[in-house]
Amino acid sequence: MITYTEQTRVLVAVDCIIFGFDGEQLKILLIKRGFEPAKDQWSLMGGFVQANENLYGAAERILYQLTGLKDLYLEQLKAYGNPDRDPIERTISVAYFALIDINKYKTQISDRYHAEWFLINDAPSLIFDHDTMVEEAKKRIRYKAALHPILFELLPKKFTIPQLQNLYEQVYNTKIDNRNFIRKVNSTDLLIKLTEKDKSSSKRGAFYFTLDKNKYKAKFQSFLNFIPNPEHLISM
Amino acid sequence: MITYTEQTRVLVAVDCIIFGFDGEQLKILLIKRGFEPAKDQWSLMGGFVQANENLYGAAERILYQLTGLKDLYLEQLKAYGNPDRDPIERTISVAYFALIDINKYKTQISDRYHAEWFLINDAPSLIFDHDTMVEEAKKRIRYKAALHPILFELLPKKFTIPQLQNLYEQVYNTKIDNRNFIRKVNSTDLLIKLTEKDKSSSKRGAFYFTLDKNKYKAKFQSFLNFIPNPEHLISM
DNA sequence: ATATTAAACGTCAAATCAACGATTATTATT
DNA sequence: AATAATAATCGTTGATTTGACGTTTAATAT
Repeated sequence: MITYTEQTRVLVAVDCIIFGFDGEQLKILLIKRGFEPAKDQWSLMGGFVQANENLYGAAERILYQLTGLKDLYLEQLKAYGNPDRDPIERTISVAYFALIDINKYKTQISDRYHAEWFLINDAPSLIFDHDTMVEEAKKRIRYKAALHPILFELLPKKFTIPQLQNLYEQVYNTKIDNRNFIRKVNSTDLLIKLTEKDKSSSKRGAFYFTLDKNKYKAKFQSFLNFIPNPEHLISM
Repeated sequence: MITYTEQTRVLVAVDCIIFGFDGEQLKILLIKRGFEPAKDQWSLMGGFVQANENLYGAAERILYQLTGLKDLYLEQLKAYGNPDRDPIERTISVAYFALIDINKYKTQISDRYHAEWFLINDAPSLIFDHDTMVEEAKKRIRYKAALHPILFELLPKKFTIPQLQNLYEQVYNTKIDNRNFIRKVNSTDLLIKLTEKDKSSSKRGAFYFTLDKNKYKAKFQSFLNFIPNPEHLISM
């Protein structure tokens, strides 16, 4: 029987960068660690990969434990493996980022983790190399969202154009001309207008839209251009 | 003292997808495994991550062992972690892809690995999940090269425009209008024309160019458009 | 009636694009 | 000296896209 006996085995973990949007603000979900090392410090939600799971499955499980949600947008960011990134014992971490609609999120479930949503630009510093992970995840989202419609994953089933524009403005930290934005959004043919309106933020009310799932899948690979000159912003 | 005693430790490996261009053809470097499991089958070059290295360092080392080359373009592709991807024992593999100029590569060094360059479209099937890795690496390169000038990493220090165009045509498996291509390449201002010519493939001879390293770095993030309508090709 | 936000419609000039035609340059071969 | 072959430049075309900006209409809470 063949074995790899002479090699060192290490721990493998998955950490999740969880982005959420509540219709107004872009946020990130962090937990306060209830155990050593780095007890009581802020951290990404993570966990060790179990014997029977693959990496994506581990990320799904960890995400479900914290949010109670399944079938989220979840994408591998990168593997991190500096020898000393975990002070206790060498641990390779595979980072995943998730995009979720905060309204779907049930607060109760996460109480045991002391989880909290932070504004994306106002989050505390994190343990280990988690700050790096968050930074790289933000970059990845900016990059990808300039070309593909991933930001829809952050929105509720029903959403308004002003909400969508607000989301893009926050992700790119820029102002977008509303008339051009609407024209571009309409030209993608990705949205279905509902009869219902959201009157919470204006007197007239803004029509709700839903995403046309089929067209979304079909057009996912086509490059979008909601952001004027994204190449000027990409390295922000 | 705190420990993570109850967790399972696993092997962590790095596998390298090595792309090379010899001025005419796009190729991939594979090794014939000289050891079990899967002895004598074709495989990517890989190795276990050592105690003192980070992941990138492990990839550099493995690449150096096989090619004798350092300071190559090397980028993490993805971590692969299906529980049964290695039949002997669970092994997480972090895949990296490298872009190299085949002319720099010294054959002798790799003899002990029975390494061989294969045409990108004519490679044998590989062990474990290595075929998947190669496929995903090809996709990544197509995606990235449509936006950033990474394909220059495959070219010799001195190269000609016909070589460059040939490379793009192979990566995207398409024909490109030469007049428009030249115009686009010139407009990037990335190339420096030499006085010397390459007369190996024509009577007139084609001027050699070198890459302006500074401008290359400065403009790396700007989106290129050497390929007409890349979004139509991206899913190939 | 008024204020306020939503959103549709239009305009305009500048830039970019792919497709294509034509020409010139260089040199090995005949 | 003519020919063939590849390299490279220059130009044109019309179509499309772009960002910036102006105007108007719609709906409704106050």
